[in-house]
This record gives sequence, structure tokens and C-alpha cells, in this order.
Amino acid sequence: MRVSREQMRRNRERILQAAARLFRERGFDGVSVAEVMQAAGLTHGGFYGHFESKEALIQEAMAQAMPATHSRRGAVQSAAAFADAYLSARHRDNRADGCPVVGLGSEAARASTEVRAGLTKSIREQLERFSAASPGATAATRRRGAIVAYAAMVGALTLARVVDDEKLSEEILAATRRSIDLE
Amino acid sequence: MRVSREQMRRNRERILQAAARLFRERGFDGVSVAEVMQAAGLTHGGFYGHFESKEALIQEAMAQAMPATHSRRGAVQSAAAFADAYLSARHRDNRADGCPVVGLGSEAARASTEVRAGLTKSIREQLERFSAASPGATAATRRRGAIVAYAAMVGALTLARVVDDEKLSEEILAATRRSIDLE
DNA sequence: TGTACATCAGTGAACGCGCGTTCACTGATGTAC
DNA sequence: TGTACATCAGTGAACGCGCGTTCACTGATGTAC
Repeated sequence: MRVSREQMRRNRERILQAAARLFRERGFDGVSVAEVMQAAGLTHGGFYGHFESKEALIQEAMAQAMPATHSRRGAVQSAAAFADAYLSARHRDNRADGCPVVGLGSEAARASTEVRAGLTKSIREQLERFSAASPGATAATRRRGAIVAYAAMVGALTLARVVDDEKLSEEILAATRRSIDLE
Repeated sequence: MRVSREQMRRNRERILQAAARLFRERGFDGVSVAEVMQAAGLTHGGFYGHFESKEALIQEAMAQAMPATHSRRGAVQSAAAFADAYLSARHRDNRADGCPVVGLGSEAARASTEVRAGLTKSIREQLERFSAASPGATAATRRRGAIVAYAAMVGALTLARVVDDEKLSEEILAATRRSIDLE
């Protein structure tokens, strides 16, 4: 059942896409290699023709997860403009397409250096985008504003997802949205 | 090898303490029942005399994890006073004794209703403590201030732990500390 | 208070299961002429 | 361009392992007299 080189390249991409979605939805440990392959429309045996190990898949998936899901690469976007979508019920309830830092935060903190390096790159880019569009007077002020806004968004979305009460969850999102808008 | 009732009660408490620490350090999936029992100085077979299942242990551990680790129950404490310890390198590097929302955030968001209910109670109490000590003029302002400060702390600690660069990690903690102090 | 026995907390071997990973095989693709 | 064969992407059964959980057993505790 050999497939063309072009098809193989597409299959590899499908595996990465499926993995990125499933990992954010269920965590690294909550998704098996077989499930990733099934989601990509393949059988589990072929996995090791594409990746050396599950760990290697996690590394690659995390290295490319954020640019695609967050915002257009390189685009300048203020934290305030970003916050409305980020701190929405839609984002809270859609882990598969959401922010990997929140979807995988506590697991990522324990992950290998390689996995964390991939996420660090994305976090840096995000902070630079926010900084560039921040209203602060000096570069240092803008940078700090970007960090605090991003931290508040990550924390608010985390809390909104953990909390077992729709009203409190919405209150957390709304309060944080408002705070970032006012900056 | 029967032990006294009093000893059994103490053993149960040791299991819960060991579980609370290990779960925060390595996640629910990263810790086996046998490891929890060993950390409590027992063998794995006796576990089911104390708890119905691993899930039941997780529920109980999360229901009592935060009051002990965060701050003295019922004490009023401003977010600013809390932030210095919360946003420290010490807390970042000590997951076992740290905040369970950050240590288990992404896994807790996928956990059962019972587990999330335990954490929700703790989050509510924390928000009320911050609100009471907030400098805002109206109750609504104080409440919103407490939420945003807590969200920023949770997000900053999460980012500081994920990031694979000591300097950036420290920058995130410092910027957020400063922002909360200025409120 | 002292003795005899029933209870049951803890032990450690064993279970069934799902996981990551390997491997012999298949058949379409790519290549040499 | 057409044919013959080597290559190799994907398949699905099988592996070893660690996990959550169960269970027969042990011996100290608790109780009845």
C-alpha cells in the first residue's frame, strides 16, 4: 500500500494537525498514538515511518501549534484587540483549536526541554506582538503591559475552564476582558 | 498486620498528603497509586481499604489541597501582599507545595465535575479574600480587581514555568508582581 | 485485670487492560532499460 | 512511451511493560468473658 511522496508528505501533515488538536483537547497523556493516527485517517503501525517516537511528535506539534492558532504571523495586534476572542466562551469551550499554553499548561511545564523550547518561541512572539501595539509611553512600559495582559489572559482562561460554575466562569472572563480593554 | 484505628486514620491522612504533593508535582496521570502509597510509607495493596479508586483519591486530595497550601483559612490578605510569595522563583520551582490551579490547571480543566468542584470552592475563597482586602471604591470594583489580580498571578506562574529561559521567566514574574503592587 | 478469639489493616502476588513500539507482509509507486 | 522490477508507505498482529485493581493471607488490635 505504498503512497506517492506527495501523499506521504500530506499524511505527515495530517498527523501533526490531528496531534496538535487532540493534545490540546485531552493532554499529551490523554491521547494515544493510535488515536492520533486514526484521526489522521491512518492505522497506528505507520506512525514510526513518520516520527521517531511519541515524544518527537509532541515536540513537532508544539513547535508549530501556536502560529497557526493564535494570529497571523508577524501581524501587530494589541492585547485589547486580541482579548475579546481569547477571553470568550467560545475559546473556553473549544480546547482543540485553542491556546496550547492554556490547554497544556501544567503538562507543558513538566515536559522536556525541547517541548518547552517550542512553546517559549511562540510565547516570545506573542509578547512582541502585544508590546508593539501597546499604548505605553516607553518601551519598558509597553513590554510590561504586554506581559501582564498576556498573563491575565492565560490565567483567566485557565480559571474559567477549571471552575465548575458557568456564572463564575463568565464573570472571570468578563472582568479580565474589561481590565485589558481599559489599559 | 492490623494497625490501631488511630494509626489507620493517620495513614489515611498521610496518603492524602502524599497524593496532594505528588499530583501537583507530576500531574494526576504522572503518579501511580503505588507511588502515592510508597510516599506514604505503605504498600500499594492497602490503598483500596482507604479509597474506592484513584479517582476518589484525586477528588479528596483536590478538595483539601488549597486551604493548606495557600494561606491561612479565612485570613484577609490583599492580592499585593500575596503576590510576592506567589510570584517568586521559589514558588515557581516548588510545584509539590505550590498552587494546585497552576500545578494541575490544564489537567484539572478536563477532570470530573467532583474534582473541579473542589478546586472551585478554593478559587472562590481566594477571590473573596482578595476582594475584602482590595483598595477599590465599590464592591464591584474590588471584586473585579481581585479577579484580574488572581488571573494575572495564575497566568504569570504558568508562563514562568513553561518558558525554557530563566531570564524571560524572571521577567514575567517581576512584571506581574510590579503590576499587582501598583494597584 | 487477664485470657481466647474474632476482626480487619496492611502485604505482596496476580489479574486484565491499554499503551508505545516492533515487525513481517502487501501492493502501489518510482525507476531503469 | 512501455515494460519489469526494486522500493518502501501503510497495514495489522504481536511484544513487553506499567498501570489500576483484586484477593488470599498475616498477624496485631479490639472485644467478650
